[in-house]
Amino acid sequence: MPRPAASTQPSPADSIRPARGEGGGSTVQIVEAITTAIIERRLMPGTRLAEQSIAEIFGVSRTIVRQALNQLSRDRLVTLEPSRGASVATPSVEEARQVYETRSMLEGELARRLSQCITDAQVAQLRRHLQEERDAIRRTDVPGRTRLLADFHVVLARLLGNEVLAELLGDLLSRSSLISLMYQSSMSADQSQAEHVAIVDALERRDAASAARLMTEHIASVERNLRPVGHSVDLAAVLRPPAPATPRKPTPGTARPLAARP
Amino acid sequence: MPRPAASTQPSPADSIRPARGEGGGSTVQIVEAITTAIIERRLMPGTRLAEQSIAEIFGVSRTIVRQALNQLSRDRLVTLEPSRGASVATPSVEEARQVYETRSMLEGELARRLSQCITDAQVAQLRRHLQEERDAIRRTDVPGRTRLLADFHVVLARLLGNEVLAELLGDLLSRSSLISLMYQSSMSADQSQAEHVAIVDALERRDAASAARLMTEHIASVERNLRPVGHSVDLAAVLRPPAPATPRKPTPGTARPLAARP
DNA sequence: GTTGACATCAATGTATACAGTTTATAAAAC
DNA sequence: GTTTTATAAACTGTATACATTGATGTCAAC
Repeated sequence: MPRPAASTQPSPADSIRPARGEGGGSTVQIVEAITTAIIERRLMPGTRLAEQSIAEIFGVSRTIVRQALNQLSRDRLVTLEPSRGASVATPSVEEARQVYETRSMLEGELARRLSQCITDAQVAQLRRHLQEERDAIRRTDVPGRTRLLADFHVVLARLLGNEVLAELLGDLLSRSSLISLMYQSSMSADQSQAEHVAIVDALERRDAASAARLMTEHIASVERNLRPVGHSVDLAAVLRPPAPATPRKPTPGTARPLAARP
Repeated sequence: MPRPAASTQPSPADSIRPARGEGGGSTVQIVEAITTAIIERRLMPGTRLAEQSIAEIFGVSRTIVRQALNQLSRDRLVTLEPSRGASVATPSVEEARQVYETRSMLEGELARRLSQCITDAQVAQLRRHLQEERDAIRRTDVPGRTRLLADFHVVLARLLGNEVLAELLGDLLSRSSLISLMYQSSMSADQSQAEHVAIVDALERRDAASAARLMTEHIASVERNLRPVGHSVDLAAVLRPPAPATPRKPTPGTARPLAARP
Protein backbone atom coordinates (compact mmCIF):
# COMPACT_ATOMS: atom_id res chain seq x y z
CA MET A 1 0.00 0.00 0.00
CA PRO A 2 1.53 3.32 -1.01
CA ARG A 3 2.19 5.85 1.67
CA PRO A 4 0.37 9.18 1.40
CA ALA A 5 3.17 11.07 -0.33
CA ALA A 6 6.88 11.72 -0.49
CA SER A 7 7.49 8.11 -1.50
CA THR A 8 8.34 8.87 -5.10
CA GLN A 9 9.46 12.31 -6.02
CA PRO A 10 7.48 13.66 -8.96
CA SER A 11 9.45 14.20 -12.14
CA PRO A 12 9.52 17.78 -13.45
CA ALA A 13 7.30 16.77 -16.35
CA ASP A 14 4.51 15.88 -13.93
CA SER A 15 4.64 19.03 -11.87
CA ILE A 16 5.39 21.89 -14.21
CA ARG A 17 2.80 22.95 -16.67
CA PRO A 18 3.38 25.77 -19.13
CA ALA A 19 1.09 28.73 -18.75
CA ARG A 20 0.84 29.13 -22.51
CA GLY A 21 2.40 27.68 -25.61
CA GLU A 22 3.44 31.17 -26.58
CA GLY A 23 7.10 31.82 -27.28
CA GLY A 24 7.57 35.52 -26.55
CA GLY A 25 9.21 36.49 -23.26
CA SER A 26 8.71 33.05 -21.84
CA THR A 27 11.55 33.18 -19.32
CA VAL A 28 9.42 34.77 -16.63
CA GLN A 29 6.66 32.26 -17.29
CA ILE A 30 9.06 29.42 -16.60
CA VAL A 31 10.32 31.14 -13.47
CA GLU A 32 6.79 31.63 -12.21
CA ALA A 33 5.72 28.11 -13.11
CA ILE A 34 8.63 26.57 -11.22
CA THR A 35 8.25 28.99 -8.33
CA THR A 36 4.57 28.21 -7.80
CA ALA A 37 5.27 24.52 -8.32
CA ILE A 38 7.78 24.70 -5.49
CA ILE A 39 5.60 26.84 -3.23
CA GLU A 40 2.60 24.59 -3.75
CA ARG A 41 4.87 21.61 -3.09
CA ARG A 42 4.37 19.92 -6.40
CA LEU A 43 8.16 20.01 -6.70
CA MET A 44 9.85 18.61 -3.63
CA PRO A 45 13.24 19.79 -2.34
CA GLY A 46 16.08 17.97 -4.00
CA THR A 47 14.24 17.24 -7.23
CA ARG A 48 16.55 17.51 -10.20
CA LEU A 49 15.55 20.02 -12.85
CA ALA A 50 17.05 18.86 -16.14
CA GLU A 51 17.26 21.61 -18.72
CA GLN A 52 16.27 19.49 -21.69
CA SER A 53 13.11 18.18 -20.02
CA ILE A 54 11.90 21.63 -19.05
CA ALA A 55 12.78 22.97 -22.47
CA GLU A 56 10.62 20.36 -24.15
CA ILE A 57 7.74 20.95 -21.73
CA PHE A 58 7.63 24.65 -22.52
CA GLY A 59 8.56 24.28 -26.17
CA VAL A 60 11.62 26.52 -25.97
CA SER A 61 15.33 25.99 -26.23
CA ARG A 62 17.68 25.28 -23.36
CA THR A 63 18.86 28.87 -23.55
CA ILE A 64 15.60 30.15 -22.10
CA VAL A 65 15.41 27.45 -19.45
CA ARG A 66 18.95 28.23 -18.40
CA GLN A 67 18.07 31.88 -17.90
CA ALA A 68 15.10 30.90 -15.77
CA LEU A 69 17.14 28.51 -13.65
CA ASN A 70 19.76 31.19 -13.11
CA GLN A 71 17.14 33.60 -11.86
CA LEU A 72 15.70 30.96 -9.57
CA SER A 73 19.13 30.19 -8.17
CA ARG A 74 19.57 33.83 -7.24
CA ASP A 75 16.27 33.60 -5.38
CA ARG A 76 17.74 30.59 -3.57
CA LEU A 77 14.83 28.44 -4.67
CA VAL A 78 17.06 26.17 -6.74
CA THR A 79 20.71 25.32 -6.27
CA LEU A 80 23.07 25.20 -9.22
CA GLU A 81 25.90 22.72 -8.85
CA PRO A 82 28.65 23.12 -11.43
CA SER A 83 28.49 20.53 -14.19
CA ARG A 84 25.69 18.79 -12.32
CA GLY A 85 22.79 21.03 -13.06
CA ALA A 86 19.90 22.46 -11.10
CA SER A 87 17.74 21.01 -8.36
CA VAL A 88 15.14 22.36 -6.01
CA ALA A 89 16.99 23.88 -3.06
CA THR A 90 17.25 22.06 0.26
CA PRO A 91 17.77 24.90 2.70
CA SER A 92 19.76 23.95 5.75
CA VAL A 93 18.57 24.41 9.31
CA GLU A 94 21.06 27.21 9.77
CA GLU A 95 19.80 28.97 6.68
CA ALA A 96 16.26 28.60 7.96
CA ARG A 97 17.22 30.23 11.24
CA GLN A 98 18.87 33.13 9.44
CA VAL A 99 15.92 33.70 7.14
CA TYR A 100 13.51 33.88 10.05
CA GLU A 101 15.83 36.09 12.06
CA THR A 102 16.14 38.48 9.15
CA ARG A 103 12.40 38.51 8.65
CA SER A 104 11.90 39.16 12.34
CA MET A 105 14.21 42.17 12.23
CA LEU A 106 12.69 43.58 9.09
CA GLU A 107 9.04 42.95 9.79
CA GLY A 108 9.16 43.95 13.43
CA GLU A 109 10.37 47.35 12.39
CA LEU A 110 7.90 47.33 9.51
CA ALA A 111 4.99 46.88 11.91
CA ARG A 112 6.34 49.58 14.19
CA ARG A 113 6.68 52.15 11.44
CA LEU A 114 3.47 51.20 9.71
CA SER A 115 1.42 51.71 12.85
CA GLN A 116 2.56 55.33 12.85
CA CYS A 117 1.42 56.19 9.35
CA ILE A 118 -1.31 53.74 8.41
CA THR A 119 -4.59 55.20 7.14
CA ASP A 120 -8.10 53.97 7.80
CA ALA A 121 -8.44 52.97 4.15
CA GLN A 122 -5.32 50.86 4.45
CA VAL A 123 -6.67 49.16 7.56
CA ALA A 124 -9.82 48.37 5.60
CA GLN A 125 -7.68 46.89 2.83
CA LEU A 126 -5.95 44.66 5.38
CA ARG A 127 -9.33 43.56 6.74
CA ARG A 128 -10.34 42.51 3.26
CA HIS A 129 -7.14 40.53 2.94
CA LEU A 130 -7.82 38.82 6.25
CA GLN A 131 -11.27 37.91 4.97
CA GLU A 132 -9.73 36.31 1.88
CA GLU A 133 -7.43 34.32 4.14
CA ARG A 134 -10.39 33.09 6.15
CA ASP A 135 -12.30 32.14 2.99
CA ALA A 136 -9.37 30.17 1.58
CA ILE A 137 -8.92 28.36 4.88
CA ARG A 138 -12.60 27.54 5.19
CA ARG A 139 -12.80 25.98 1.75
CA THR A 140 -9.49 24.18 2.45
CA ASP A 141 -7.84 25.73 -0.59
CA VAL A 142 -4.31 24.80 0.41
CA PRO A 143 -2.37 26.54 -2.37
CA GLY A 144 -4.56 29.61 -2.05
CA ARG A 145 -4.27 29.92 1.69
CA THR A 146 -0.51 29.36 1.57
CA ARG A 147 -0.15 32.16 -0.93
CA LEU A 148 -2.48 34.50 0.94
CA LEU A 149 -0.83 33.90 4.30
CA ALA A 150 2.51 34.79 2.75
CA ASP A 151 1.16 37.71 0.75
CA PHE A 152 -0.10 39.30 3.95
CA HIS A 153 3.45 40.24 4.83
CA VAL A 154 4.19 41.65 1.39
CA VAL A 155 1.00 43.69 1.50
CA LEU A 156 2.19 45.27 4.74
CA ALA A 157 5.46 46.26 3.07
CA ARG A 158 3.55 47.79 0.17
CA LEU A 159 1.43 49.83 2.54
CA LEU A 160 4.61 51.55 3.63
CA GLY A 161 4.99 52.66 0.01
CA ASN A 162 8.30 50.88 -0.22
CA GLU A 163 8.60 48.65 -3.25
CA VAL A 164 12.23 47.85 -2.51
CA LEU A 165 11.24 46.49 0.87
CA ALA A 166 8.30 44.63 -0.65
CA GLU A 167 10.50 42.82 -3.16
CA LEU A 168 13.06 42.01 -0.49
CA LEU A 169 10.37 40.55 1.72
CA GLY A 170 8.92 38.69 -1.23
CA ASP A 171 12.22 36.88 -1.71
CA LEU A 172 12.46 36.04 1.99
CA LEU A 173 8.90 34.73 1.97
CA SER A 174 9.56 32.45 -0.99
CA ARG A 175 12.45 31.00 0.92
CA SER A 176 10.28 30.71 4.01
CA SER A 177 7.69 28.77 2.06
CA LEU A 178 10.33 26.37 0.81
CA ILE A 179 11.66 25.99 4.35
CA SER A 180 8.29 25.36 5.92
CA LEU A 181 7.45 22.69 3.41
CA MET A 182 10.85 21.09 3.81
CA TYR A 183 10.70 21.01 7.60
CA GLN A 184 7.08 20.07 7.50
CA SER A 185 5.47 22.85 9.45
CA SER A 186 3.02 21.74 12.07
CA MET A 187 1.57 25.20 12.37
CA SER A 188 -2.08 25.37 11.60
CA ALA A 189 -3.29 27.89 9.10
CA ASP A 190 -5.87 28.93 11.67
CA GLN A 191 -3.24 29.97 14.17
CA SER A 192 -1.32 31.97 11.56
CA GLN A 193 -4.52 33.64 10.52
CA ALA A 194 -5.48 34.50 14.08
CA GLU A 195 -2.09 36.09 14.64
CA HIS A 196 -2.51 38.13 11.48
CA VAL A 197 -5.80 39.42 12.87
CA ALA A 198 -4.11 40.41 16.11
CA ILE A 199 -1.45 42.30 14.19
CA VAL A 200 -4.03 44.22 12.18
CA ASP A 201 -5.90 45.00 15.39
CA ALA A 202 -2.76 46.52 16.84
CA LEU A 203 -2.14 48.49 13.66
CA GLU A 204 -5.68 49.84 13.79
CA ARG A 205 -5.09 51.00 17.36
CA ARG A 206 -1.85 52.62 16.14
CA ASP A 207 -0.19 50.66 18.92
CA ALA A 208 3.38 50.54 17.61
CA ALA A 209 4.86 48.52 20.45
CA SER A 210 2.16 45.85 20.34
CA ALA A 211 2.23 45.62 16.56
CA ALA A 212 5.97 45.09 16.54
CA ARG A 213 5.83 42.58 19.40
CA LEU A 214 2.97 40.62 17.84
CA MET A 215 4.79 40.50 14.52
CA THR A 216 8.07 39.20 15.94
CA GLU A 217 6.17 36.72 18.08
CA HIS A 218 4.23 35.60 15.03
CA ILE A 219 7.41 34.94 13.08
CA ALA A 220 9.01 33.19 16.05
CA SER A 221 5.87 31.08 16.36
CA VAL A 222 6.11 30.05 12.72
CA GLU A 223 9.74 29.12 13.19
CA ARG A 224 9.06 27.20 16.40
CA ASN A 225 6.49 25.06 14.61
CA LEU A 226 9.03 23.71 12.15
CA ARG A 227 9.48 20.02 12.67
CA PRO A 228 12.92 18.77 13.68
CA VAL A 229 12.90 17.04 10.28
CA GLY A 230 11.62 13.61 11.39
CA HIS A 231 14.28 11.00 11.78
CA SER A 232 12.69 8.59 9.36
CA VAL A 233 12.63 11.18 6.61
CA ASP A 234 16.16 12.25 7.34
CA LEU A 235 17.50 8.71 7.39
CA ALA A 236 15.73 7.83 4.19
CA ALA A 237 17.22 10.89 2.55
CA VAL A 238 20.73 10.13 3.68
CA LEU A 239 20.77 6.37 3.20
CA ARG A 240 18.65 6.06 0.08
CA PRO A 241 20.67 3.52 -1.95
CA PRO A 242 19.24 3.19 -5.48
CA ALA A 243 16.43 5.82 -5.56
CA PRO A 244 13.26 4.99 -7.51
CA ALA A 245 13.39 7.15 -10.63
CA THR A 246 15.18 10.42 -11.32
CA PRO A 247 16.27 11.68 -7.90
CA ARG A 248 19.77 11.67 -6.50
CA LYS A 249 20.49 12.15 -2.83
CA PRO A 250 18.52 15.23 -1.80
CA THR A 251 20.28 16.64 1.26
CA PRO A 252 24.03 17.20 0.92
CA GLY A 253 25.40 17.60 4.41
CA THR A 254 23.68 20.07 6.65
CA ALA A 255 20.80 18.12 8.15
CA ARG A 256 21.16 18.48 11.85
CA PRO A 257 17.95 18.44 13.86
CA LEU A 258 16.32 21.81 14.23
CA ALA A 259 17.37 23.21 17.56
CA ALA A 260 14.80 25.15 19.50
CA ARG A 261 16.15 28.65 19.76
CA PRO A 262 17.11 29.78 23.27
CA MET B 1 41.48 73.28 -22.07
CA PRO B 2 39.83 70.09 -20.96
CA ARG B 3 37.56 70.23 -17.99
CA PRO B 4 38.49 68.16 -14.94
CA ALA B 5 36.28 65.17 -15.59
CA ALA B 6 32.82 63.93 -16.42
CA SER B 7 33.03 65.61 -19.82
CA THR B 8 33.40 62.43 -21.82
CA GLN B 9 32.01 59.21 -20.55
CA PRO B 10 34.53 56.42 -20.63
CA SER B 11 33.69 53.63 -22.98
CA PRO B 12 33.34 50.19 -21.44
CA ALA B 13 36.61 49.19 -23.06
CA ASP B 14 38.41 51.84 -21.03
CA SER B 15 36.76 51.05 -17.71
CA ILE B 16 36.46 47.31 -17.50
CA ARG B 17 39.54 45.26 -17.29
CA PRO B 18 39.48 41.48 -17.11
CA ALA B 19 41.00 40.03 -14.00
CA ARG B 20 42.61 37.23 -15.97
CA GLY B 21 42.57 35.92 -19.50
CA GLU B 22 41.47 32.60 -18.12
CA GLY B 23 38.31 31.08 -19.51
CA GLY B 24 37.00 28.89 -16.70
CA GLY B 25 34.09 30.23 -14.64
CA SER B 26 34.53 33.72 -15.99
CA THR B 27 30.97 34.87 -15.40
CA VAL B 28 31.63 35.91 -11.83
CA GLN B 29 34.78 37.68 -12.92
CA ILE B 30 32.79 39.80 -15.34
CA VAL B 31 30.17 40.51 -12.69
CA GLU B 32 32.83 41.59 -10.23
CA ALA B 33 34.71 43.64 -12.79
CA ILE B 34 31.60 45.57 -13.78
CA THR B 35 30.44 45.89 -10.17
CA THR B 36 33.71 47.38 -8.97
CA ALA B 37 33.86 49.55 -12.09
CA ILE B 38 30.46 50.97 -11.16
CA ILE B 39 31.23 51.32 -7.46
CA GLU B 40 34.52 53.04 -8.18
CA ARG B 41 32.69 55.27 -10.65
CA ARG B 42 34.67 54.29 -13.69
CA LEU B 43 31.34 53.41 -15.27
CA MET B 44 28.86 56.24 -14.95
CA PRO B 45 25.09 55.72 -14.61
CA GLY B 46 23.41 55.44 -17.97
CA THR B 47 26.43 54.06 -19.79
CA ARG B 48 25.40 51.47 -22.31
CA LEU B 49 26.95 48.03 -21.89
CA ALA B 50 27.02 46.36 -25.29
CA GLU B 51 27.40 42.61 -25.09
CA GLN B 52 29.77 42.26 -28.01
CA SER B 53 32.20 44.86 -26.66
CA ILE B 54 32.39 43.25 -23.25
CA ALA B 55 32.68 39.81 -24.79
CA GLU B 56 35.73 40.89 -26.79
CA ILE B 57 37.30 42.58 -23.79
CA PHE B 58 37.11 39.42 -21.72
CA GLY B 59 37.73 37.05 -24.60
CA VAL B 60 34.51 35.09 -24.12
CA SER B 61 31.31 34.71 -26.06
CA ARG B 62 28.19 36.79 -25.66
CA THR B 63 26.60 33.90 -23.78
CA ILE B 64 28.82 34.49 -20.76
CA VAL B 65 28.42 38.23 -20.87
CA ARG B 66 24.68 37.84 -21.04
CA GLN B 67 24.70 35.71 -17.90
CA ALA B 68 26.75 38.33 -16.11
CA LEU B 69 24.45 41.15 -17.20
CA ASN B 70 21.44 39.18 -16.03
CA GLN B 71 22.96 38.74 -12.59
CA LEU B 72 23.81 42.42 -12.44
CA SER B 73 20.28 43.37 -13.38
CA ARG B 74 18.96 41.35 -10.47
CA ASP B 75 21.27 43.33 -8.21
CA ARG B 76 19.72 46.46 -9.72
CA LEU B 77 23.14 47.70 -10.77
CA VAL B 78 22.25 47.56 -14.45
CA THR B 79 18.87 47.90 -16.13
CA LEU B 80 17.87 45.58 -18.94
CA GLU B 81 15.54 47.13 -21.49
CA PRO B 82 13.97 44.64 -23.89
CA SER B 83 15.61 44.65 -27.29
CA ARG B 84 17.69 47.63 -26.23
CA GLY B 85 20.27 45.98 -24.06
CA ALA B 86 21.92 46.76 -20.78
CA SER B 87 23.07 50.02 -19.26
CA VAL B 88 24.33 51.08 -15.87
CA ALA B 89 21.29 51.72 -13.71
CA THR B 90 20.08 55.25 -13.00
CA PRO B 91 18.19 54.81 -9.74
CA SER B 92 15.35 57.25 -9.31
CA VAL B 93 14.98 59.54 -6.33
CA GLU B 94 12.09 57.46 -5.09
CA GLU B 95 14.13 54.29 -5.32
CA ALA B 96 16.92 56.00 -3.41
CA ARG B 97 14.51 56.92 -0.63
CA GLN B 98 13.23 53.37 -0.41
CA VAL B 99 16.71 51.87 -0.32
CA TYR B 100 17.75 54.10 2.55
CA GLU B 101 14.50 53.54 4.40
CA THR B 102 14.96 49.79 4.11
CA ARG B 103 18.54 50.03 5.26
CA SER B 104 17.44 52.15 8.19
CA MET B 105 14.91 49.58 9.28
CA LEU B 106 17.27 46.66 8.87
CA GLU B 107 20.41 48.18 10.30
CA GLY B 108 18.73 49.93 13.18
CA GLU B 109 17.49 46.60 14.39
CA LEU B 110 20.85 45.05 13.56
CA ALA B 111 22.63 47.48 15.84
CA ARG B 112 20.09 46.89 18.60
CA ARG B 113 20.43 43.13 18.51
CA LEU B 114 24.15 43.16 18.02
CA SER B 115 24.71 45.26 21.11
CA GLN B 116 23.10 42.49 23.14
CA CYS B 117 25.34 39.69 21.99
CA ILE B 118 28.58 41.23 20.80
CA THR B 119 31.80 39.86 22.27
CA ASP B 120 34.94 41.74 23.21
CA ALA B 121 36.81 40.02 20.40
CA GLN B 122 34.22 41.24 17.92
CA VAL B 123 34.52 44.78 19.23
CA ALA B 124 38.26 44.51 18.68
CA GLN B 125 37.63 43.34 15.13
CA LEU B 126 35.45 46.37 14.52
CA ARG B 127 38.17 48.64 15.93
CA ARG B 128 40.60 47.16 13.43
CA HIS B 129 38.14 47.85 10.64
CA LEU B 130 37.76 51.43 11.79
CA GLN B 131 41.53 51.76 11.72
CA GLU B 132 41.59 50.55 8.12
CA GLU B 133 38.95 53.13 7.28
CA ARG B 134 41.08 55.86 8.82
CA ASP B 135 44.17 54.69 6.95
CA ALA B 136 42.40 54.67 3.61
CA ILE B 137 41.02 58.13 4.24
CA ARG B 138 44.37 59.51 5.30
CA ARG B 139 46.12 58.30 2.17
CA THR B 140 43.16 59.53 0.08
CA ASP B 141 42.58 56.09 -1.36
CA VAL B 142 39.14 56.87 -2.74
CA PRO B 143 38.15 53.41 -4.02
CA GLY B 144 39.53 51.80 -0.90
CA ARG B 145 37.77 54.08 1.53
CA THR B 146 34.49 53.79 -0.39
CA ARG B 147 34.66 50.04 -0.16
CA LEU B 148 35.68 50.02 3.50
CA LEU B 149 32.97 52.48 4.53
CA ALA B 150 30.38 50.23 2.88
CA ASP B 151 31.92 47.01 4.16
CA PHE B 152 31.55 48.26 7.72
CA HIS B 153 27.84 47.62 7.52
CA VAL B 154 28.27 44.14 6.06
CA VAL B 155 30.80 43.30 8.76
CA LEU B 156 28.20 44.18 11.38
CA ALA B 157 25.72 41.81 9.78
CA ARG B 158 28.32 39.06 9.74
CA LEU B 159 28.99 39.56 13.43
CA LEU B 160 25.40 38.56 14.06
CA GLY B 161 26.30 35.25 12.42
CA ASN B 162 23.66 35.84 9.77
CA GLU B 163 24.93 35.30 6.25
CA VAL B 164 21.47 35.79 4.76
CA LEU B 165 21.29 39.21 6.32
CA ALA B 166 24.84 39.98 5.25
CA GLU B 167 24.10 39.21 1.61
CA LEU B 168 20.89 41.19 1.72
CA LEU B 169 22.72 44.18 3.13
CA GLY B 170 25.48 43.73 0.59
CA ASP B 171 22.96 44.16 -2.20
CA LEU B 172 21.45 47.23 -0.58
CA LEU B 173 24.90 48.72 -0.11
CA SER B 174 25.83 48.22 -3.75
CA ARG B 175 22.70 50.09 -4.68
CA SER B 176 23.54 52.76 -2.11
CA SER B 177 26.96 53.22 -3.65
CA LEU B 178 25.43 53.67 -7.08
CA ILE B 179 22.93 56.14 -5.66
CA SER B 180 25.51 58.20 -3.81
CA LEU B 181 27.68 58.50 -6.86
CA MET B 182 24.71 59.40 -9.03
CA TYR B 183 23.42 62.09 -6.69
CA GLN B 184 26.93 63.21 -5.97
CA SER B 185 27.13 62.83 -2.25
CA SER B 186 28.51 65.82 -0.43
CA MET B 187 29.12 63.79 2.69
CA SER B 188 32.71 63.74 3.74
CA ALA B 189 34.34 60.43 4.37
CA ASP B 190 35.53 61.86 7.66
CA GLN B 191 32.00 62.40 8.91
CA SER B 192 30.94 58.89 7.93
CA GLN B 193 33.97 57.49 9.64
CA ALA B 194 33.32 59.47 12.80
CA GLU B 195 29.76 58.17 12.93
CA HIS B 196 31.04 54.64 12.52
CA VAL B 197 33.27 55.19 15.53
CA ALA B 198 30.34 56.43 17.57
CA ILE B 199 28.35 53.33 16.63
CA VAL B 200 31.15 51.02 17.70
CA ASP B 201 31.48 52.96 20.95
CA ALA B 202 27.81 52.36 21.68
CA LEU B 203 28.17 48.69 20.80
CA GLU B 204 31.10 48.39 23.16
CA ARG B 205 29.02 49.89 25.96
CA ARG B 206 26.27 47.40 25.05
CA ASP B 207 24.00 50.42 24.79
CA ALA B 208 21.31 49.04 22.52
CA ALA B 209 19.19 52.17 22.33
CA SER B 210 22.12 54.42 21.49
CA ALA B 211 23.55 52.00 18.96
CA ALA B 212 20.23 51.77 17.13
CA ARG B 213 19.69 55.51 17.25
CA LEU B 214 23.20 56.30 16.05
CA MET B 215 22.85 53.84 13.20
CA THR B 216 19.54 55.20 11.92
CA GLU B 217 20.84 58.75 12.28
CA HIS B 218 23.98 57.78 10.38
CA ILE B 219 21.95 56.40 7.49
CA ALA B 220 19.63 59.40 7.51
CA SER B 221 22.70 61.62 7.48
CA VAL B 222 24.08 59.85 4.42
CA GLU B 223 20.76 60.25 2.67
CA ARG B 224 20.47 63.92 3.61
CA ASN B 225 23.82 64.64 2.03
CA LEU B 226 22.73 63.51 -1.42
CA ARG B 227 22.85 66.41 -3.84
CA PRO B 228 19.69 67.49 -5.66
CA VAL B 229 21.44 66.26 -8.84
CA GLY B 230 23.12 69.53 -9.91
CA HIS B 231 21.49 71.26 -12.83
CA SER B 232 24.68 71.89 -14.73
CA VAL B 233 25.64 68.25 -14.80
CA ASP B 234 22.17 67.21 -15.76
CA LEU B 235 21.95 69.73 -18.60
CA ALA B 236 25.31 68.74 -20.00
CA ALA B 237 24.23 65.15 -20.01
CA VAL B 238 20.90 65.81 -21.67
CA LEU B 239 22.01 68.33 -24.29
CA ARG B 240 25.23 66.72 -25.41
CA PRO B 241 24.96 67.06 -29.22
CA PRO B 242 27.53 64.92 -31.07
CA ALA B 243 29.38 63.09 -28.30
CA PRO B 244 33.07 62.47 -28.80
CA ALA B 245 33.44 58.73 -29.10
CA THR B 246 31.18 55.82 -28.15
CA PRO B 247 28.76 57.19 -25.55
CA ARG B 248 25.04 57.60 -26.02
CA LYS B 249 22.78 59.84 -23.98
CA PRO B 250 23.34 58.91 -20.36
CA THR B 251 20.20 59.70 -18.36
CA PRO B 252 16.91 58.62 -19.92
CA GLY B 253 14.09 60.17 -17.96
CA THR B 254 14.19 59.98 -14.22
CA ALA B 255 16.14 63.04 -13.16
CA ARG B 256 13.87 65.07 -10.96
CA PRO B 257 15.56 67.13 -8.26
CA LEU B 258 16.10 65.29 -5.02
CA ALA B 259 13.60 66.49 -2.47
CA ALA B 260 14.89 66.93 1.04
CA ARG B 261 12.93 64.57 3.23
CA PRO B 262 10.72 66.22 5.85
C1' DG C 1 31.41 -13.29 -6.06
C1' DT C 2 33.45 -8.92 -5.59
C1' DT C 3 36.25 -5.17 -7.21
C1' DG C 4 38.31 -2.23 -10.48
C1' DA C 5 38.85 -0.27 -15.01
C1' DC C 6 37.01 1.06 -19.33
C1' DA C 7 33.58 2.33 -22.59
C1' DT C 8 29.14 4.34 -23.48
C1' DC C 9 25.81 7.76 -22.58
C1' DA C 10 23.54 11.70 -20.94
C1' DA C 11 23.61 16.32 -19.42
C1' DT C 12 25.92 20.66 -18.76
C1' DG C 13 29.00 24.69 -20.43
C1' DT C 14 30.25 27.48 -24.18
C1' DA C 15 30.34 29.22 -28.73
C1' DT C 16 28.30 30.33 -33.03
C1' DA C 17 24.63 31.20 -36.39
C1' DC C 18 20.36 33.27 -37.68
C1' DA C 19 16.21 36.18 -37.25
C1' DG C 20 14.05 40.39 -35.65
C1' DT C 21 14.40 44.95 -33.89
C1' DT C 22 16.45 49.19 -32.94
C1' DT C 23 19.50 52.92 -34.10
C1' DA C 24 22.49 55.55 -36.91
C1' DT C 25 23.34 57.57 -41.53
C1' DA C 26 22.32 59.70 -45.59
C1' DA C 27 19.57 61.32 -49.13
C1' DA C 28 15.52 63.81 -50.62
C1' DA C 29 11.58 66.78 -50.09
C1' DC C 30 9.68 70.91 -48.11
C1' DG D 1 18.22 74.99 -43.38
C1' DT D 2 15.02 71.79 -41.34
C1' DT D 3 12.30 67.81 -41.49
C1' DT D 4 11.20 63.38 -43.28
C1' DT D 5 12.11 58.99 -45.17
C1' DA D 6 14.75 55.15 -46.64
C1' DT D 7 18.72 52.40 -46.41
C1' DA D 8 22.27 50.16 -43.80
C1' DA D 9 24.75 48.94 -39.85
C1' DA D 10 24.62 47.19 -35.20
C1' DC D 11 22.72 44.99 -31.56
C1' DT D 12 19.71 41.97 -29.08
C1' DG D 13 16.89 37.48 -28.65
C1' DT D 14 16.64 32.68 -29.60
C1' DA D 15 18.04 28.38 -31.32
C1' DT D 16 21.36 25.02 -32.46
C1' DA D 17 25.84 22.76 -32.60
C1' DC D 18 30.06 21.36 -30.43
C1' DA D 19 33.07 20.33 -26.51
C1' DT D 20 33.61 18.69 -21.90
C1' DT D 21 32.51 16.72 -17.73
C1' DG D 22 30.06 13.59 -14.71
C1' DA D 23 27.25 9.27 -14.49
C1' DT D 24 26.13 4.50 -15.84
C1' DG D 25 26.74 -0.05 -17.22
C1' DT D 26 29.62 -3.79 -18.81
C1' DC D 27 33.50 -6.66 -18.81
C1' DA D 28 37.65 -8.52 -17.19
C1' DA D 29 40.74 -9.66 -13.39
C1' DC D 30 41.37 -11.32 -8.89
